[in-house]
Amino acid sequence: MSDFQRYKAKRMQNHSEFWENYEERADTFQIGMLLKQARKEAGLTQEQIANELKTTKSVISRMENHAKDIRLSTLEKFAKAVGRRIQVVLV
Amino acid sequence: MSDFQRYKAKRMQNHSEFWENYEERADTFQIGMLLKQARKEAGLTQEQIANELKTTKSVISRMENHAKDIRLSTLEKFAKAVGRRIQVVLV
DNA sequence: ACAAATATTCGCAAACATGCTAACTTGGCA
DNA sequence: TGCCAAGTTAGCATGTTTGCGAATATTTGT
Repeated sequence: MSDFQRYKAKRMQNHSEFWENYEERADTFQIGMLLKQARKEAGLTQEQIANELKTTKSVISRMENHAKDIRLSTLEKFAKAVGRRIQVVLV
Repeated sequence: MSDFQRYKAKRMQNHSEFWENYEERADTFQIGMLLKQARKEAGLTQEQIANELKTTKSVISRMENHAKDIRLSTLEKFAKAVGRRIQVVLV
């Protein structure tokens, strides 16, 4: 079972409405996954990132989960904290 | 002379302060250029895009020029209007 | 040089992400 | 089971983008 499937299954339990307009929010949603994955790969906890960005872990959690929308500067900050850079492309 | 050089030269005339912390804002800055270029390639005017997005041309102009910071959803809308899609990568 | 089309800028209102605290839940481990 | 670290969520304050109209500037074509 992939990480994604596991994640989806779990969400389904208590938040079936989460998937209602999933398609439309797919990109946005994936950003959160992207961030979480990048953080895990960097071997950091949300709190560590929070400290580095001089904020709190709740902020980081929201970025990874409920970031309906997010600012470019916010993305850049996060990327910096996990030792990466953001790159935006028009495909 | 490249588009960029032309652009820079023009900005320099009246807005030398524009380049003061250029380095820090480089990514942000390039986004605007990216959008404008994509629009040109699509052969559209700012007003046409504005109509499609049900907004006004001043909004579009600001995106291309003064977008210090911008929301992902805003980028997505613009991309859609020029027949493209946004892709965010963590490099 | 002129007119028309296109683009830029400004000031304001509204919508929205961000930041914080505090309470709650989950996960792993002894 | 029970503890502790890690993560999630809600509510509220705050700052900033977004959206708009109108005035101004620039570009393009003739």
